[in-house]
Amino acid sequence: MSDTARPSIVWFRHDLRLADNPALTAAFERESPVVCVFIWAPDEEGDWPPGAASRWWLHHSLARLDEQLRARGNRLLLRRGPTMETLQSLTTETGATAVFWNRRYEPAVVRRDARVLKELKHAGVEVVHTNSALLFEPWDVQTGAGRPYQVFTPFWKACLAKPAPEEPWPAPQRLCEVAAPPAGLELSELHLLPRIPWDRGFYDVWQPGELEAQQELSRFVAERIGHYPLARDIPGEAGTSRLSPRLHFGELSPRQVWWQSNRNNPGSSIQVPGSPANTFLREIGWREFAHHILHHFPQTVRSPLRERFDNFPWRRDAAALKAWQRGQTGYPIVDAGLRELWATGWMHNRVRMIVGSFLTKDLLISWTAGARWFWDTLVDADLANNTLGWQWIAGCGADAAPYFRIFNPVSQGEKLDGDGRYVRRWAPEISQLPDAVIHRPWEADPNELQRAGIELGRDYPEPVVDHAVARKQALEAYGK
DNA sequence: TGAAATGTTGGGGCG
DNA sequence: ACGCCCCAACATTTC
Repeated sequence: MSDTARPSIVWFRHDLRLADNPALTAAFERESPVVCVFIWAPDEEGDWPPGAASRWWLHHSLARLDEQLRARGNRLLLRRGPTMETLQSLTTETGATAVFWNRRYEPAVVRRDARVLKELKHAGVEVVHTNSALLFEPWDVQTGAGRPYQVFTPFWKACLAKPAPEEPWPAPQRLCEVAAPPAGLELSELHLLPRIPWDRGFYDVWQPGELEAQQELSRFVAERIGHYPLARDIPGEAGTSRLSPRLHFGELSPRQVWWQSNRNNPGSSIQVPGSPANTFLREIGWREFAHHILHHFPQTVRSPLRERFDNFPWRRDAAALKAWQRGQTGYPIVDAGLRELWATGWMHNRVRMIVGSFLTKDLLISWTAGARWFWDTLVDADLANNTLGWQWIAGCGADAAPYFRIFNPVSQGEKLDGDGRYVRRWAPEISQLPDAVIHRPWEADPNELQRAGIELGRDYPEPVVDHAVARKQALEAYGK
């Protein structure tokens, strides 16, 4: 067997797609058979093994990837970790001489990958790792002084000053398989799906998979991106792209998003400030920024970037935390958001800010508790985005909201959900209340409550805290 | 990608 | 006609 005919291994991770997948393409350009493998090794991800909602998504996305590969004459091999032994065993079983993968940026995974790379090379196996997840690598963007950025706007400006990202690559045409594919596990043997069927609502909302992701992106760009700058702030409308889980699992690449957003909107390219494409891709920019921060300040997954917050007197209030998690705070916009999260594994971004502000500033509970809850319940749970978002809203992170920026859940509700559509959908027990009090049921008069069939404290909670009081306490605590 | 407190302005009611 | 007050509307400051 000549060396070029020796198979390659493509190790799939957060790049569950065939198109614009540099590791996959590089492997197939060797014109030798390829073994595609996914290795389930959650305990190698440090404190952040995939949460329950992420595992749900992963299960279905792996199934779709396997279908895609089979349609092209290959298949997805499933194995359980440890990763190192698994890859070494696979090279032995198949005679593979090279392993390809796309890079990840989570600190524990980076350390693990470095060990894998070293061991494989030591064993004489070639390793090729490529970028598939970011427009700009964290180490390729730096301030004039050669330091990492800590403020978003100059960071993104520096990114946009660089050459545009390459156009996305098509999926490889031929996906030649090895003659005797090694044995793998059944998908069900990874036990990714929940034992208690809390995921029923997910199936109505999500169809994981690369082709579905591309359809969603195309539809968003064709039909909704033009309304994005205004519609994105209205949680009762489908104004956002909802592509976050696609990007997290790599069903889509940011390059595909970038090019499609620009190409189909020639009059509103990213170069035009305030244009729809510009406004939308700025959010992709925040994703880039989150990875930039995670790479340069990996300690932020557990401690605040701003060290003065290290000793902040967060409250430990299990009952209040539970009320927040369950969507039982008595503030409709907060409860609606947390219930949307529980029911669908996702929450509108604007509402994430409101519930985050409420947890960290009204309840004075640590952002880490919120980050943990989101980690377990979001289908788009992403260590970079989750960490940045929570530190941002708590005021202790990069380019963070100042500590005195405290969202008023009533005025935010009335401003963004004036007709109560969002709140009524996710908190149906108060849906009969008139618009005037839908965001403040405790101010409804007894007649209104009776007509709506509500007794406060029985059918819907009294507010767990008085926002005005809580705000003053937060300002005092943060002031120190 | 706030909200509340405080300050300023100007129209209108009224003696 | 004039000055005074009230207060809504808007602007600025503060947290």
